[in-house]
Amino acid sequence: MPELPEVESIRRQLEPLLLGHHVTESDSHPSDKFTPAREIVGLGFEAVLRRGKYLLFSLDNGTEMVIHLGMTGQLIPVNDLSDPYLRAWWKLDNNVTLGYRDIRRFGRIRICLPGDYEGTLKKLGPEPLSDDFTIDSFYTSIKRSSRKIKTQLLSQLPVAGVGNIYADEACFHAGIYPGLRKLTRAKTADLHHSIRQVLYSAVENGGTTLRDYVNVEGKQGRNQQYLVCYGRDGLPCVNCGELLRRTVIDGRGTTFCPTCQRR
DNA sequence: ACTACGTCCTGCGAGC
DNA sequence: TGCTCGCAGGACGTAG
Repeated sequence: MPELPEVESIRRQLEPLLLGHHVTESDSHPSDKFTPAREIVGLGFEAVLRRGKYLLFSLDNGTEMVIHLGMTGQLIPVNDLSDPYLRAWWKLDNNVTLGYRDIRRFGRIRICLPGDYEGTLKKLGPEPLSDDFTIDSFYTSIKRSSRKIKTQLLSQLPVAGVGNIYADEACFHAGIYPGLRKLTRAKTADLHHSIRQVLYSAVENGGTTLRDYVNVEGKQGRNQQYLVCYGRDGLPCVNCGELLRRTVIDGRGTTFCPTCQRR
């Protein structure tokens, strides 16, 4: 499940691979989630950007290709075009074929004018590692909704790029039960700090690989060895030794420490 | 307008 | 051992 750190790791590796190069040929899976990939034949890459979990490819005709990796999306150079999970590919003028693999097909590819976004990308909250993500803006955004705090994080509105793994990790580090609907300003500041810390470290560690995530070189991330909450239900809390518990919050699996994260 | 929940998709692991 | 079934989850559509 690529979240901000995984998408940023991919972006950094794609940039030198794509910049200045043109697409000579392309094809895609017939689903309209992926067919827009074919529209960029003949165009060149001018920038590889990221907003939250979205990759933005600036093209030399003034449009942008937007890719969301969904659950199992991968962007990797490919040789075998008969790979059954290959949903799109672009042959470049540098003899590299970039492939979009996506086993579960939750990802999608779109072409649009820069800033002319639709859906979640249009309403995305601030970048968590930028100066735009302040405690004040975060607190104001959190207060606007009565939804559970984890659900708010996953909505991408208070802050961009947090998914299930880093939501659990951040709530754990902040000592916040993810099912709470109200946070004090002090607790909001703790969560703000934890989100930044957790995401920054994960980027430094090249992302988290639980199953499907690999970077452009096909290599796994290293951050999974530093997770202290997500996926550790039944194991002792690193702070207090209590066994971590698993519950479901708005349909999403959630791990927490019943002692450190009081309801 | 806001919240809650179903849907998409496929591999995998638990359980019989 | 071999099969069935439910789970995993990001974003979006729909219902209330």
